[in-house]
Amino acid sequence: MQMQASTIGATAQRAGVNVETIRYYQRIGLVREPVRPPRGVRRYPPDTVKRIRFIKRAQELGFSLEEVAELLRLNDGVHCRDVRGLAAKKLALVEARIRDLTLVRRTLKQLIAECDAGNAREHCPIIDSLSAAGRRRN
Amino acid sequence: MQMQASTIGATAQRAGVNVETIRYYQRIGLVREPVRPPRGVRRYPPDTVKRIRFIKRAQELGFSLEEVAELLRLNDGVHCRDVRGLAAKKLALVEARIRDLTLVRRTLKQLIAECDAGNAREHCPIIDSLSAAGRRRN
DNA sequence: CTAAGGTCCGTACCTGAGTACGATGTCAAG
DNA sequence: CTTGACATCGTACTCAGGTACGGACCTTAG
Repeated sequence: MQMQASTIGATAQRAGVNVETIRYYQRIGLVREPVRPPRGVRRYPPDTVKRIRFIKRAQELGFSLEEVAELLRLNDGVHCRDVRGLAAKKLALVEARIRDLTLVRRTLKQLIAECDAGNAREHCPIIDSLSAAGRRRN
Repeated sequence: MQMQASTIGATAQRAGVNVETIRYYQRIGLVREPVRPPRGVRRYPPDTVKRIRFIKRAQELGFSLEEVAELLRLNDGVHCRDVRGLAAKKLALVEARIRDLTLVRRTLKQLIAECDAGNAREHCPIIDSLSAAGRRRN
């Protein structure tokens, strides 16, 4: 027998969020609101927890809830066709972010290395490397 | 001869932001507010533009203004000593983000490949790969 | 059956990151 | 010296992403 559907409180706790957050996600359509039985409280299926954890993770990676909604549409993908383009767009976005962060990483590493070498300089190249690089794209 | 210090409007334009944004950055201490001469308007030195562009770039990479302020402190680094730890912390953060995004990238690529192969599946693994991975860290 | 604790719902509030506005002051071209 | 564009300032508003609150309703342990 599977794990039982649980109340909003238990679900929130297992997902590591506030009850109010689930209510908010329902309001904006990120999480389905189970029907409320005539004289009772709503019960949430177990994968609600997974869905919410996904949302939180994706946010940490810098996706807005708007974008997360798109990712979720991929997942709920009834229309794999329509959705391929979306995946590709998202992929480009992710790759760009990776490239940028890789640059930042290099800069930070250099900075630390120089600090370690006692080669304390007045001015670290972090701004220059980004404010210049940033002239392209976007 | 160097580029002259310019008004807030020109500076904003060259940095690609709104005048109000500069005023806001001043309010929160991200950009220095030049003294206003007794009966005149403020003049901004040319590197204000660079600083603002850096801020915008860093934001795109997912740093909050709070974090950007720290990065800028690195750059303005009078105290290279104190600041090494900060750089290391930031580096760890950046590396984690890169790892995560790399995972997302792989998932998206798979998804696209399967879509292309006509191997349209009901359910793409994107949620599973993240909601599970997310149990660690954070 | 009753009290404690959870759920429901609406509405209000909060923070971060700006944007908009209106009154006044300043500057520069004609 | 005036007119139009820009600057200054304070305050208010916006939007995303929640959080908090209060009263009514439900559930369950004792």
